[in-house]
Amino acid sequence: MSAIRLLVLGAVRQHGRAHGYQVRNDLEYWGAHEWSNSKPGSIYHALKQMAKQGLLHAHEIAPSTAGGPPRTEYEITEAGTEEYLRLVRESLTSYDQKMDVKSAAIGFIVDLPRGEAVALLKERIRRIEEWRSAVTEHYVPENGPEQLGHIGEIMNLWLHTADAEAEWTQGLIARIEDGAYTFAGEGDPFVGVLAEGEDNPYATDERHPGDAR
Amino acid sequence: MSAIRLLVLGAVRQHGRAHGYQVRNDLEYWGAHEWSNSKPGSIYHALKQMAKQGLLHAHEIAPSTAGGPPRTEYEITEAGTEEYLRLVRESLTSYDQKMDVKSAAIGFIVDLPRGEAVALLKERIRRIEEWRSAVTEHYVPENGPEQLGHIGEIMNLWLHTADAEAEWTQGLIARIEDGAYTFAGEGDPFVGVLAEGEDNPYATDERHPGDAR
DNA sequence: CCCTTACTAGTCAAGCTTGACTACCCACTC
DNA sequence: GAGTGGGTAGTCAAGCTTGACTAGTAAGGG
Repeated sequence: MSAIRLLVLGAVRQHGRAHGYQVRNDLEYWGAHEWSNSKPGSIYHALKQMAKQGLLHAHEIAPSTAGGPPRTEYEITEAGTEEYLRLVRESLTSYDQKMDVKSAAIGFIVDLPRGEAVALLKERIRRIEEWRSAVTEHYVPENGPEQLGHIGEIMNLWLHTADAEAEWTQGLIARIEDGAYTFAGEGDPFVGVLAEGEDNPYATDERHPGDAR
Repeated sequence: MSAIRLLVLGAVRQHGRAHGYQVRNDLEYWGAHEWSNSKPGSIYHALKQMAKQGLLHAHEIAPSTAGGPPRTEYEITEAGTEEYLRLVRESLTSYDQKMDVKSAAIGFIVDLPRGEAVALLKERIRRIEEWRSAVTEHYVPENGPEQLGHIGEIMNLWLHTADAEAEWTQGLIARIEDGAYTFAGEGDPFVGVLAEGEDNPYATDERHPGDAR
């Protein structure tokens, strides 16, 4: 599963009501174009698809307020909110994961209650360790790992990566338990979207004028 | 770019001549179904596409030797070999990379001369560090990273991951410089494919009988 | 000798991703 | 007042990925 659905659902949800171009700008604001497949085409496709599936509700809207063609605005439905929370939870726990899904989930972690976030992260560590021992047991031949030749380096890489990730997760759990950040039900949520007309402070030099890169 | 082309080219090349099902079994032997998108459909699609592009040469072949429908055998062309080496080099150096591309490249690293392998890995480290400082400079707001709220944890994750990877790469360079493994032009290459009829020692419990999982 | 099971070797449609392209309007210059 | 540069908002075709499905043969059991 890719991160695009989670990102788009999350963006629409934080806006309340948003059109595609707005979502696109949010994702850029979050830096998502650097670490996930959030090209315009994917975003618009995801919006349409999720509207068809009832996760979003599409309003047909008259011409743009700021020049350009008319736009479609979307609102998240109840089913969409459920799916959103399901995706956040799943992405936080399940290991195997691509960076993009993980990153997106961290971005939305504060939509869960603090206790649940910690529990999910602990579950993630448990799964990493489970995976780790499965791999070492299953993939190390009897005559020692040397028998695999340089192929053994791939396993080495996996294990190294898994360990680094477990370590980072551990750190995050500690910070959250120490009271960092504002979670669901703890007051004003952190707002991570651009208001209409606001400029992206992290603007990459490449804006998207006609998108000819 | 996904890893599938590199994996398929590499598999065909190591066989000399191979049909799709054989490639599919090799990738499973390498464990690639666990860490890359090497589903049957992707493999057959990649074979056809690369044949169309002249990277592979397709022989139409009579019925199977072991029951089942007729099969098409492929051989790598000169253009294919060039593309293969280009992909190995690019995948070893370029950072940003998904795990699957990286893993595939490690699997084929011994097709390069030892000196070049080391040089490419050093270039990889240089790029990781370059990326690292670009990110820290660009994405840390003036008023300190706290201003980002929990979003800062995403950056934290990236940096942690990058550091872990640089460290692992460093270790690999050391092992290679110490004479580990057999590289191009150093004698019998390590063979990582299954001969016809040979059984996969790392067989996952799930074989693929009709593929209905 | 028939029938089930299992393996061989793939195809296919639906969905997803990508890069290039379009169309519109505004602000500005010349 | 005509042209042009750039931002707004999105479409589209080509390619890629996925999961389900097909079809053929061989081996073994009853």
